[in-house]
Amino acid sequence: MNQKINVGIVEDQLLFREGIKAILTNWDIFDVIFESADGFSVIEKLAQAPRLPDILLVDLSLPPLGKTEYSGLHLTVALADKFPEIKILILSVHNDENFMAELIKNGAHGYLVKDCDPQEVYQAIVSVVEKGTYINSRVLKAIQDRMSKKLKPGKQLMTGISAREEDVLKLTCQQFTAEEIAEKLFISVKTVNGHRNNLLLKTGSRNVAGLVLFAIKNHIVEL
Amino acid sequence: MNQKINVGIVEDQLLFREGIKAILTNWDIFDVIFESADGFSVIEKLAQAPRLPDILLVDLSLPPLGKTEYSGLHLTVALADKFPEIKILILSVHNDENFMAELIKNGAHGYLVKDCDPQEVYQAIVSVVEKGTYINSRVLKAIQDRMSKKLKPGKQLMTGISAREEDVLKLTCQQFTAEEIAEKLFISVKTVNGHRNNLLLKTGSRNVAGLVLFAIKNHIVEL
DNA sequence: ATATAAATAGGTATAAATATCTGTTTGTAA
DNA sequence: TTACAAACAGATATTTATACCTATTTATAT
Repeated sequence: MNQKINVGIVEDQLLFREGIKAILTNWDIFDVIFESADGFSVIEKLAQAPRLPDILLVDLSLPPLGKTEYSGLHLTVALADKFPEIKILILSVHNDENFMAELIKNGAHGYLVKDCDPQEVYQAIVSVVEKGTYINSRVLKAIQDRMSKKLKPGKQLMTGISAREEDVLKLTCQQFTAEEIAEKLFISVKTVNGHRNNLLLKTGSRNVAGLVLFAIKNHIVEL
Repeated sequence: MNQKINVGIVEDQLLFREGIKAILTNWDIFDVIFESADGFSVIEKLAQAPRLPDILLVDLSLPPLGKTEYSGLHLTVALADKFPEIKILILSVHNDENFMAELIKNGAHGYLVKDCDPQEVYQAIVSVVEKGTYINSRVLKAIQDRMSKKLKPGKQLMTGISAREEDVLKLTCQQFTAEEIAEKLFISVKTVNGHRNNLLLKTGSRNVAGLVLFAIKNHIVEL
């Protein structure tokens, strides 16, 4: 590796972003040439940037703008479309297995939990830039598990939740009753309850408490 | 300031801890001489440490050990008791106003949201060590608001939740029904519902979804 | 074109949560 | 020691959520 690696960081928490930057200066092969505190402006900023980063470290739980969600997953999808040459390394606080697989499927090149040590950050960036991916054993296992589950015929376990179900889930987390949700979505209360039942099945929850927990863990709603 | 400031860091996320350390090296007046990834061992480690830190940066949302909670607040109380000479600067992801006031009341000397810039970390540490406290305008306003609320007679708004209510809240977040909670706590279902109603009142929630959100925001349960 | 799987929409019956209540106990300030 | 506030325990009626169903539409793969 003779050339420096151009790194970009997309992370809303300023202190964490600065921390990553400070850590990366430990190795002089990294140049942090791009930064963003939100996902919305990244595509636009990249289009105007004099130099494109080789790799973007993207926080999974990016904040919404007003009512519009824009998580690391949204950004991943957009980047894979507009800037496929830029590698994407996801940073996340959780180690939610399903989410790992979802991200890799949608164009991310690697996944790091924020609990890892600096050495692993180094390895991950170098591995993604040189080999194209960085999959540690935990992520690999998660993907394999998910694959094997998909193969089983069974009922309808572990499927991603649908758009309509996500609507219901979000409103449920906002403390609306089924009746209120029905009004907002212009559907019958019975239908809302149907969606809720599917959500309980898919998320393995017993009641709304479980749904709220799931929604937070999976970045469907923010705190 | 002729002497270096001895800093300790209590933070479970290794990467964030390393990031803070790396940021602090920007100023040569800081020496990071103490680190811990959990709150439990801090008192013990400090007792054996050759040099005590002047100030401890403490993450508010420290992880529990098994079923035992030990947040930054617990640690703050313990430190104020055992090592009152060590200043405590709380680091938190949220800027929950009530929580700020609670921490300051219980012995913390300052409060920083993790969203601040490195310069503010510098200011906060220096201010705490030299002047004894670091209260930024947002925290100050939160405390004043809380004070003024306490003065009003009113009904029973904004009171801290009781031990029994916290029990019920935690179990509710774990998706147990009122009946199951009653069994676990050896009380009547009606009583559990009574506690739940008080929780709804105190937290300003409409249903369990709101309770779960409140519990997470206030570090009563962890994800 | 057609079989398959899953999303969507809906119905009915039961279980659970929530809104209002009444007491007793406990700690605390006047 | 008395008055007060709040935790704690409990009861009843009503609303809401959940379990268990069926039928239609939509997308996908064969």
